[in-house]
Amino acid sequence: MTAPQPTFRALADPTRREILLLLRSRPMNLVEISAQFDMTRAAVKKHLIILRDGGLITMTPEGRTLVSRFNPAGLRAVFSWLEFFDAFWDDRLSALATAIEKDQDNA
Amino acid sequence: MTAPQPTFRALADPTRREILLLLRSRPMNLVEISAQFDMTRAAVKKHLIILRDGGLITMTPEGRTLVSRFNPAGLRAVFSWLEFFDAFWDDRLSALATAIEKDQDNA
DNA sequence: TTGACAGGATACCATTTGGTATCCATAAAG
DNA sequence: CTTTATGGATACCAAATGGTATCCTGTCAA
Repeated sequence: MTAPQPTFRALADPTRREILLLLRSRPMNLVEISAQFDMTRAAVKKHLIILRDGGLITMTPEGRTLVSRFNPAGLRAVFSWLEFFDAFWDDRLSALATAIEKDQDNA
Repeated sequence: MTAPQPTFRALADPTRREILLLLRSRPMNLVEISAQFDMTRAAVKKHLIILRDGGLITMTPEGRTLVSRFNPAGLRAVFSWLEFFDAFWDDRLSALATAIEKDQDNA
């Protein structure tokens, strides 16, 4: 059970959440990611490190570039923590619930 | 669609997450909550304000005390954001998914 | 009415955080 | 071999963050 703290911390910054959304579509290297933000590469790289520490991305060298990939398993820590609030989900207010129900229909 | 930033920010601190877990069981006032932490009441109150700004608790005066209540609807912002990652849930790795499926069986 | 208790307000402090600038290493490409 | 683009390393800065101490207000109970 990985401690959720680094993950929650990683998600707390809007730039980092945007980076995650970016990486949904495809893996990207530092230069590509930085091009999407009004910020130096050094700053973006700091964000990437925090995202990696939170288990939300992986960073692997490929050739001479360093490729960042979204790691869906990193969200497990968040899900596990949210599970503590099971008792409050009776009213099915969460949009996530409906999303998963839809996914089931498609199965 | 309330911006998720204040909610994610509120969840980023371990003390605040613990406060939320505390408030699952019952509403509590400032003194009761503070008794659970090695921290001044002033510090705890700051956390409560941030939790309220994130929509995760409500604070209502009752008699001479100020009662804090967990507000499950506040997690909606988090769920909505997590929905962006629908495409990565095919493997149903999330414990939350199974929890909600169980809830459906009970319906 | 006098405490005592719950909490608000303010000022202050150390550390973390998000960011910059600068310089350095390395790997391809020509 | 030299150039050029990717990214690592370090130092630094301003602002936000998490915390304290102190003092003030109001309400309830004796």
